[in-house]
Amino acid sequence: MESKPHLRFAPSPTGYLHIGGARTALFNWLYARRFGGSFVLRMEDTDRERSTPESVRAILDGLRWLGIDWDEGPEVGGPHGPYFQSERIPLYRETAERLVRDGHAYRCYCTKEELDERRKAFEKMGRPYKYEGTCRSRKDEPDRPFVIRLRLPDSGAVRFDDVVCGAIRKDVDDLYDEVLCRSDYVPLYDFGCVVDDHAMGITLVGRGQEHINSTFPQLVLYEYLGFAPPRFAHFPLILGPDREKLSKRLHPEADVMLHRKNGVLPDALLNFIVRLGWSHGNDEVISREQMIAWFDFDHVGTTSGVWNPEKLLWLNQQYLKAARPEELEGQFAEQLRARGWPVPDGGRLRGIIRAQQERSHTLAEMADLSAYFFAEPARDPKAAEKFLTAASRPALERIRDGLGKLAPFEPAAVEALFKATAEALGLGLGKVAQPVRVALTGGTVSPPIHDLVALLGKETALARLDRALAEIR
RNA sequence: GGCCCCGUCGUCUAACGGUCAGGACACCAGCCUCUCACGCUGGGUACAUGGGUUCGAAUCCCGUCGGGGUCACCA
Repeated sequence: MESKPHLRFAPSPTGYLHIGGARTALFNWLYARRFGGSFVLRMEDTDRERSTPESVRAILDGLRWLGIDWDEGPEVGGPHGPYFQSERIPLYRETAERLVRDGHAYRCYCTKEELDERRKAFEKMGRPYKYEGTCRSRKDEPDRPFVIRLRLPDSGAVRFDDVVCGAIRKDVDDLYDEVLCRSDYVPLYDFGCVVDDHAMGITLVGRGQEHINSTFPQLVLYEYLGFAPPRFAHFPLILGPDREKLSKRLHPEADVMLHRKNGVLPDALLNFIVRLGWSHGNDEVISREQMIAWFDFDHVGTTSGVWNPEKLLWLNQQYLKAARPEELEGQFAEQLRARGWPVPDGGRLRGIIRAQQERSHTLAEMADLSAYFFAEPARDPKAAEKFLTAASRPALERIRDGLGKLAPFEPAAVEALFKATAEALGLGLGKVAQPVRVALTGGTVSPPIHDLVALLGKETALARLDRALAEIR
């Protein structure tokens, strides 16, 4: 390929950014970044009922959160604007009229009601309905609303070589004279797509496999218009855990921003998504830089992939584990605020993160595991029954006294105290640490005992030990 | 139903005519160990199916079965 590739992501702003859209954007973006091309963002907002400014906002926010930037599009402009189809009507009008003039399209005055009736009649007979071409040779031009329809060739086939799927073909007989645009020249998908992809200099259209079938009429349009068609790459679909196509209605996890709320890191989500349909040998944990260095449509598969929440969680844990605590502060603080807990100062906040980051799958889990740092813990009765016993009283008392005198109140000193105590009592460290852990956290699970104690602070640690001691008869 | 695409462990996938079919998640066992987790070691599980082509097929061809997509004045 001589010239730089130009790719795009063209969502319709009818809701939040969903996972399928995010992956389509990611693949196109990666390809553009890898090969030094450009990445265009275009809003296909021609469905007036469903398109909303809030959705535009949500999509932009979602892409930015993921770190997918665009060279041209909303809020950044560019030489091919405007980037909202609703603002490009004159171009569609001019193009549609040219097609009519050239005999490649025609005005159709059939009403929606008439068409619906015909469709129903066909369905009743158990036959598939295709527009019959009623207005194909119509000469009069009644003063009525119309649509402009594509005039298909009488015969032949449309074929193309898909970058990921290979050779695909379809007979013109299996197509129909579809609607290009309405009376007000607001385009439908195929028409707007072709006009804009050409006008915006798109050389490679990457989209989900659900669009394979719309490629055929689009190719007819390229031909009629005398435009050189771009190359097409159709990506495999993403299915929900129930093997249905991932959809907003059926699958809450289709919402990109839900994962943010759950405390998933954008890089982890990107990593998970990029591996759905693409691979690079045996690599699993793949950084943003590596994705850009390695991504290629050659290694995009053809089979639909199923959403696997466990693997996302595992990946997120890998990223959590590898992150510097300061990188997690912001998103972790969001979790604390969501629970109505005070956000500690930076040092303590980072300390908690450091203590929990390798034992959390998400920042939400990290917050939940850290509850006892922020509020008086509820005591797990089973844990109390097993560890807060008369037998553990000597250990608890010695630790309580030792802690009371401890200075500085730091992990190394705490650890030394625990070791000395265990030795003095002739016990294993576990016999000392576990009762203390239950006294301090209410349960049997926490970071290492010395980190836990130091992070809790002397005052809180002593208070909780006193309370536990008081409860042991 | 017509048309289009697809079919390797439960899941994501590697393999681009010759491998004991590899890796990862999950699962099981063990090690490490103050708990949990991390980490490490080991384990089981897959080429949908029937026919070809070939010295040789998960890889190529055809049928069957199965899955998905699409059939709007949505995108």
